[in-house]
Amino acid sequence: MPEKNHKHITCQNCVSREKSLFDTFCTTDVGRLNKIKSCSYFKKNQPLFIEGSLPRGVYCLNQGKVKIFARGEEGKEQIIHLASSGEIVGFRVMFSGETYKVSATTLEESNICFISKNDFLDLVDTNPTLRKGIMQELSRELAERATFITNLAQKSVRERLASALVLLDDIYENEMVNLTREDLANFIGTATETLIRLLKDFKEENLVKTHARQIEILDRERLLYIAGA
Amino acid sequence: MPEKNHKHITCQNCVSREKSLFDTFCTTDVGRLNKIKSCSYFKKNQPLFIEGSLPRGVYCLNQGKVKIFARGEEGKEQIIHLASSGEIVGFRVMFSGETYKVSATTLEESNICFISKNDFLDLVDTNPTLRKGIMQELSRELAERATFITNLAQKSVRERLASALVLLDDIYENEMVNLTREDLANFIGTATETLIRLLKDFKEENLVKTHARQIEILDRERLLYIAGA
DNA sequence: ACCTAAACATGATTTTTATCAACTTATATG
DNA sequence: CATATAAGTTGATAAAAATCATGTTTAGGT
Repeated sequence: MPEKNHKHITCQNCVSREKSLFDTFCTTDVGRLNKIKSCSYFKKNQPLFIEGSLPRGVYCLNQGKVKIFARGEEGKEQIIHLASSGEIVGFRVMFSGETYKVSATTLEESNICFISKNDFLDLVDTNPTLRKGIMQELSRELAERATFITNLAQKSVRERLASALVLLDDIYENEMVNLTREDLANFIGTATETLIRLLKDFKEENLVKTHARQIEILDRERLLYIAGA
Repeated sequence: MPEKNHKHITCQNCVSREKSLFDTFCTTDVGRLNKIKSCSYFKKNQPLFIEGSLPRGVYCLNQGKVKIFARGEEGKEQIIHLASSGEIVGFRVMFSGETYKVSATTLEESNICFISKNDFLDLVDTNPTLRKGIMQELSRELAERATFITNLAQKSVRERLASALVLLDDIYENEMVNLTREDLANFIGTATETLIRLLKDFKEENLVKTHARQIEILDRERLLYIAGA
């Protein structure tokens, strides 16, 4: 958990960097990165950026979780991706002159570093390894979204919920899954009421246990099985 | 329409190249491209590559259309993208050492050029403009898939069908839309029977007209309106 | 031009999921 | 610590879409 308000992070000993696209940086580049980045404390439900606005740079998650979402015609959120520490958010749009096509908002209090567009593009231009990493990451996410689309089109809500809970179990590592029912519904693509009913079924089947908002995963194996079916 | 069997294409005067990622190539690079590429004739329903196999290079569509699809647990196809002339297919996976996560199959007889992985990566390494174009393209597709996900999750099948028909009207340019009902159903993410019934509704509302398999778009404006609602 | 398999179409029915309304429980803030 | 407000829950009902069965048409191969 992040400290009260602003906490300064040094790239040199940032554990989140080690699982990020900056993991292969040499000492010089890490030093450079440390100079150009700025750290900020974000409180819960604070937006990083909003669909339609112009990007100023990228966000590197040190601590915390961020939801990336689009809005449908009636303004309903569709969560496309959940980012956690080590992820760099908002770099896709750095390569075109376009506005954000999605929005990003923190799900909990977070420490997030910011790198301006110019500085980031300089890094990419001068570092072929980073460039390669970015291309790989873009490709990986494209494949991930193909699976997302297929699941949404072909799986039942029950199957998608099981699948999402396993994914969330990974994202929340040692903690319990802590999303509002609405966010969870907007992630699996269903109505909040439907989600709640299915979650109740899962509770009765001893697959999960709820502690108010928090969801404890009890039987990951069986959830995986349900997701697969 | 492509000629019977093999047709040799010269990159220098290829009109498809002009709307491709290779559009900004200088004379030297076009000559280079022309030397490294090989042309093939593909008949209808011929696979370019299959999910799980190892990529050997990229495919540049001169003439014809290709469906990119994933398969769900029960083997059902989910069409993720429809590619037409000028598109370069299969380059996402060039940057990782991974296998294809999707499959690609022609929808009609096509003329398609092939560039080997090494040759393609050389091009990318030595041409910063191409590199930038690829990154932009990857980002654009990522945004496109976010919209795809949102539509799938929030719109009714009727809305998605209207939306898909408008998109297909663009892809098929002057021709009529020519996809099997099953492919169309697998694109909008519904059962074939449901699609047929909705198409019937659209016919009765004078939005489209069918000529056996072919679909003629009569009222694009109204379809767009239905898609939006 | 024929013929056969695949594609298309329609009806009946069931299942899944959304919607609406009402009520209860948390949670954040003064 | 009270309390207002947002989040969560439940039930009844409607709507949307899938499934199954069966018949018809179309298109590709010889």
